[in-house]
Amino acid sequence: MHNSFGFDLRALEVFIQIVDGGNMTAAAERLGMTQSSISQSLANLEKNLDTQLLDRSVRPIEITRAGRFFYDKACQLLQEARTTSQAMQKGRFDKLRHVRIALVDSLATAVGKPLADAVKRHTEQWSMTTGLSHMHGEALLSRTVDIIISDDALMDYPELSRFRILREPFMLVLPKSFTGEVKQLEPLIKQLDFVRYPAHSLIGQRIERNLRYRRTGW
Amino acid sequence: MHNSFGFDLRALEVFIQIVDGGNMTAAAERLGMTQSSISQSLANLEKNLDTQLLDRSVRPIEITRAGRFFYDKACQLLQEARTTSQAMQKGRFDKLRHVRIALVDSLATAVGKPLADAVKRHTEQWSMTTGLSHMHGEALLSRTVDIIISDDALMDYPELSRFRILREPFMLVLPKSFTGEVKQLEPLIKQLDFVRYPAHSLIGQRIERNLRYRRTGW
DNA sequence: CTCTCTTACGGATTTCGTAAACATT
DNA sequence: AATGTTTACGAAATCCGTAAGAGAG
Repeated sequence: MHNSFGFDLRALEVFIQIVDGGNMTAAAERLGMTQSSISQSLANLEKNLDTQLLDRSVRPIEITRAGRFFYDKACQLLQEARTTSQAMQKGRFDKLRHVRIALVDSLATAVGKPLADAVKRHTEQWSMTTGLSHMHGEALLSRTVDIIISDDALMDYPELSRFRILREPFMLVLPKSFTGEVKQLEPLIKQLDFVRYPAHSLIGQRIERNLRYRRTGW
Repeated sequence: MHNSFGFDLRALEVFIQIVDGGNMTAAAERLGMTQSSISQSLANLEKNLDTQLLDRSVRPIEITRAGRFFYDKACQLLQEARTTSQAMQKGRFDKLRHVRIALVDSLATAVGKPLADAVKRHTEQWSMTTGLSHMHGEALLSRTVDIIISDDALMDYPELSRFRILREPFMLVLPKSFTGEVKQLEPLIKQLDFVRYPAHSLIGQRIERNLRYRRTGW
C-alpha cells in the first residue's frame, strides 16, 4: 500500500458501489470498469485493512459488521472529498459564501457586533450561535462552524489558526457593605460565601488555579 | 487521474507536510521520500485540481488562498481517514464504545428510557441529547451523533438506516366548555383561536398539510 | 555561492482489462 | 443452466528515485 491508511479514495468508491448495487457486476457497470477489476480492488482493500468487509459465500452478497462500519465512514469521507473537489473546481476563495461564528453568550454583545461587521465586509452570508465554549471546540473541529471565540485555544490541533483578541483581568466582587481591607483571599473565603464558575469549565479551572496561586504561592 | 476528485489521500499527506514543514525538502525527509517525488506529487495535485496551491516564486514558499482553503479540508479528510483506519485496525465492531443518541424533548420520556436500556445492553458508554429535530439531522449527517429519533426521515441520504418505531394520530384539543359537534375544521378555526406548531418546523408543515387536506379534500 | 525546486529519464509498482476457471442458486 | 466471483496473466499507467538543470536570495 502506498499510503498509511490501508485504503485510498478510489477503493472507497468501489466498495460503496458494490454495497449500494448489491453485486460487483452492477458496481462495475456504474463505474465504467470490468467486474474483474472491482473484485481485485475489493480483495486488495480487504487485504490492506486485514478485515473481511463482505461475505461472498452467499448470493446476494452480504455485508459484515465491519463492512457496515466501514461503509458508513467511507460514505462520509467520500462526501467530504466530493464537496471539497467541487469547491476547488468553482475556485472562489476571495469571498467566502457563508461564515459561521460561535461564541460564549457573555461575549456576544462586547465582541459580537464589531466581529459581525468585519465578517460582513468579506462574506455574503454569515450566522452566529452562542453556547458553552466546550461545544464550540467540537463544532470547530467537526467544521460545523468556521470561527469560534473561546477561552480554549485547542492547542492540540496545529491546523487551526489563532488570534488573541481580548485579555481580561480576574475581578473580585464584594458586597458594598464590606469594609475590611483585602490583602489575602484565604481569610476572605472563610468569612464570606464565594460564587464562582463550575470546576469542570475551562474558565472555572483557571480561576481555581489562580486562587491557589494567590493563596499558596503556586 | 484515476479517481473523480482530482486528489487521493497520499497527495493530501504530501501537501500537508509541505505546508507544515515550510519546504519540500523537510516534507521529503518526514515522509521518507526524495524531494523530487514531493515536487512531482504537488505538481500533479495542482494540475489535477487545476489550481495553484503554493507560490514557489518566493523563498520560503508561500501558500495561496486556494491552498489555505484546501489545506483545511485536507487536514479534516486525513484526520477522519486516520481515525477510520485505526478503528478498523482495532477491529471491535461487536460492541460499540460510545453511542450518542439525539431526540426531541417530547419523546425523551416516552421512548428515551426503553431505548437507553436497549442501547445499554450493547455498548459501554452512551449519551443522550435533546433539542430541535432539524439540528439532529445535521448532527447525524456530520456524525456528531449516532442515532436520532426524528420526524424527518432524511430521505435524501441513502446511506442512513431507518426504523419506524412510533406512529401517532393528530389530536384536536378543545376547551371543556366547548359543546358543539365537530364535523369540519373550517368553521371551528374561525370560531376559536388555534394553537399550532410553527410553519417552518417539519411537524408544523405536516399539520398544515393535514388541515388543508381535511378542509379542501387535498 | 548556497539552498531549494523543477525536469528528464528509467525502473518498480500498481491498476485494470481479457479470458478462463470456479462458485452459488 | 444462469448469473456472478475469482484468478492468471499481460499491457498501460502511475509512482518514485537518480541526476542534472534552473531559480531565489
